[in-house]
Amino acid sequence: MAVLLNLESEIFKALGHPTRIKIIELLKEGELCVCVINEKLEQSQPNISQHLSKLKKADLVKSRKEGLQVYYSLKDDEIIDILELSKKIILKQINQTRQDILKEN
Amino acid sequence: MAVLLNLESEIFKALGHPTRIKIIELLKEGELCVCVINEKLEQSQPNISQHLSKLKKADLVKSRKEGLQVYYSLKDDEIIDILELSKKIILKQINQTRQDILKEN
DNA sequence: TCATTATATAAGAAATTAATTATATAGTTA
DNA sequence: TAACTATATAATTAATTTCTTATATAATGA
Repeated sequence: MAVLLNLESEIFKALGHPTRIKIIELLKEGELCVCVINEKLEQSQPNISQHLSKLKKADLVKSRKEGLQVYYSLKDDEIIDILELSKKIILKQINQTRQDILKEN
Repeated sequence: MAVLLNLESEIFKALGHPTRIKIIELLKEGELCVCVINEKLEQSQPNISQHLSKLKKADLVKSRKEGLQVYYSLKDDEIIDILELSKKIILKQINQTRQDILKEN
């Protein structure tokens, strides 16, 4: 169904930015205050905030407020599996390319 | 490393469009002639061609020419696992939302 | 109440992506 | 060789995304 397909592509769009992948990887170990995320990633505060908001819109993360701080966490750990699979695929791609180059010479 | 991270996000960008997801799902069963892909997806020929070219740039598909026809196939079946995982996540999301709505009433 | 801090939102410019239309290319067949 | 077919590429426009700068909001503490 088209709705599911669109939701699916929205997930991938949300993952389609290095900063957002980094954020998800930071959240792998558990929830983090925005202040910590800001510290670890070297980007402007509003930019991080906007990336967080995209991840939230795609329903990949959730947040809770505690005093002045906001804590983000993964909504579903399986998103990590997707990242790991993609890394696996990339490593294969790289090995393949390496072998292709070796064959050429 | 930043290079890997970028390759990773390139994969997700490539998956971040409904038409390209559909193409990959068509290729799940094996290689297909562009003419068949064009037939199954209701989009213009150049548009499909451009989507195919993006998938190829992301190294998710490969192609071979046979006479006038070009046949595309998946470069690595594991990409299917990524799609399936994402569907699983979406179904969870939907169920969760459904339950949240029920709780509200 | 005022100032401060953490985060979000808005507005705008630049870059990227998507779709369309027109055209090019490569292979085939008459 | 000329016409035809399948696919790709180019050029354009519209839409979307990204980043920056400026500003708003909400919670806290003096």
